[in-house]
Amino acid sequence: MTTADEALGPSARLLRLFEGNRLTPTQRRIAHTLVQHAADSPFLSSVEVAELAGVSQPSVTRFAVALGYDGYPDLRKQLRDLGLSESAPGGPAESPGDALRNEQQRAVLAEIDNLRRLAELLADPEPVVRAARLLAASRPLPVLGLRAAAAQARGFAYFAGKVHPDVRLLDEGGSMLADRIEQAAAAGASALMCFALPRYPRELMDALAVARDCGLCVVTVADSAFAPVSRMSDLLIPAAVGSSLVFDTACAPMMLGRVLLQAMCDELPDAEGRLECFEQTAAARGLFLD
Amino acid sequence: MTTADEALGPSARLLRLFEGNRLTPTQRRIAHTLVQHAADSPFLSSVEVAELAGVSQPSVTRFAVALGYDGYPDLRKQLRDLGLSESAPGGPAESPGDALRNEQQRAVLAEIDNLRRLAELLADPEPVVRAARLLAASRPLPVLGLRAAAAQARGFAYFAGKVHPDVRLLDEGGSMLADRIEQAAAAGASALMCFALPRYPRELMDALAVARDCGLCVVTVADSAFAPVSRMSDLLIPAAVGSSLVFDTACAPMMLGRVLLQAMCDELPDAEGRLECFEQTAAARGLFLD
DNA sequence: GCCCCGCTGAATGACGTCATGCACAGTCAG
DNA sequence: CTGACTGTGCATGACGTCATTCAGCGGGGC
Repeated sequence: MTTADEALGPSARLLRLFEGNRLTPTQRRIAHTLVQHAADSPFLSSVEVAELAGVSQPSVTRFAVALGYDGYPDLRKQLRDLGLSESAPGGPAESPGDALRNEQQRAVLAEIDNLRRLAELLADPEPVVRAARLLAASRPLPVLGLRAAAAQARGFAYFAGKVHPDVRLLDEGGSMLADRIEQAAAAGASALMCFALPRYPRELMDALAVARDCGLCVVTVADSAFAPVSRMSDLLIPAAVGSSLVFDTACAPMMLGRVLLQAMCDELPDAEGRLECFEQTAAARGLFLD
Repeated sequence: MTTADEALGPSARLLRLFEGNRLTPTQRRIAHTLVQHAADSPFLSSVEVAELAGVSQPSVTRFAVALGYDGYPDLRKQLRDLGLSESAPGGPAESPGDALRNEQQRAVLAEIDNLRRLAELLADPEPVVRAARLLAASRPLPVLGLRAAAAQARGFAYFAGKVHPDVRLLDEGGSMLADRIEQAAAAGASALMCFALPRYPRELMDALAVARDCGLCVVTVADSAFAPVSRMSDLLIPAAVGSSLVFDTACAPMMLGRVLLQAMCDELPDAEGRLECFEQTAAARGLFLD
């Protein structure tokens, strides 16, 4: 069952289950039959096994308990978990070798690694909670993301708006951007949510400078803790982007954004109520198909 | 089912079983559930499937007969013969520590499973290539995504614009939406890229109806092959969304979007030139920090 | 507004599966 | 030869699984 066993064939692994036990002749026949039909064994009922082995059904049950299982179904569960079912006898190589995979599959797998790192990072919930507290407390809550990151900001803002009373999406650059940041600050904003992905637009830095001048606390999701935006951020949480394809993939940043939203819900006392309220009006207006 | 399918992943093969059948919403949920639990599916009883899918047991039986099987056991036999049972590379078998993880980490891990399924699906590059060909050939190229999916559409459109000469982002509903679709068709568009995520807005369906009336070929990225938009789509590629958190996570759809873009680059002869050109002007304008 | 039809879930009954009790055969010791 | 013991199959009852029936519900057509 250890990794060493992985190399063994199905029937070999099956044998290990049985060896070392004193078995009656009938039980040996059953064991033999199971090994012969290793591929099918996880699907067979006790009567089917009995027929194949030429023994009675109770003998099969007794065989299972003799091996220490709670009963025949318990033994069969073990067979299932063994993952026999021998994939293709000639089985060339469905090995996890990356070489077999095409470029796109490799890109997806690379992105999985990014998510895995994010999961590790989340083992410590403290930064997320702190960020969520800051964001939840801000009225209004400006959400900033330019160019490639605009999509992230938009997604975040869309959902944030369902639980936060005043979300302002800032997803376009230009001279109006600074205006809008100042307006948000004037309206009472205390924090700003920023998505910063490569390639970092210069105007994003300018916008963050304005935000800090206005006294806003900048919470940033960036693809690296060492991104140039780090010195413009009060709190930065990293989430790597994938660059295996022509264009960057930002699964981890999106995921982190949702995690932040989740944490914000815990901080916003009326979040649940707002969600329910939205559900009602949505149903009333026939917004969704469902 | 043929030997060609051998290379496909379990869930991909499972999908082939179901596609092409008109299914009721409940039956789609069942199909969706079976795909999600592809590895366990050959072992599940009808009641277990029903519980996982959140439907009644008779609905599972009806689902089986609707697909042409003699009953649920007959369908399950088919699942067994398909030889799913995950020889999964990384295998979801890394779950024993799930209890130790916090809610957010579990959500990330669940999303990883979604990406893994996407990787499986990409073992067969044909649908992606076909979609990319359709999209690359369309001038202009309308990109549709409403509400939650608007962020996806925006991200796709942003990058698509770097290699395609005329991308039109349609990320807002309302009566103008139909106008814009018709205008795109009148301008020569032959295809439309659509992101359809739960909860499916009604106006998205209306928009797709307009698009088809205009003769546009609809390429859809949806969270399930059984999404309601499937019948409004000429080509649908599924990418699951995560629903472990308060708000859905759409890593796999985003990833699929980038994969489509990558494939489009191969179809657009001048893609490389456009990218280089953009780099030059970006450098000249000092757009990015780099 | 009404009816019809398709979809769905609760209840029901037939069937299969499994574990236990019991009887019988074989074996060995006294 | 007898008694005890082990191993086995048969019979039985509890339980789970599955297909059918029926009633309720909601949407589309007249």
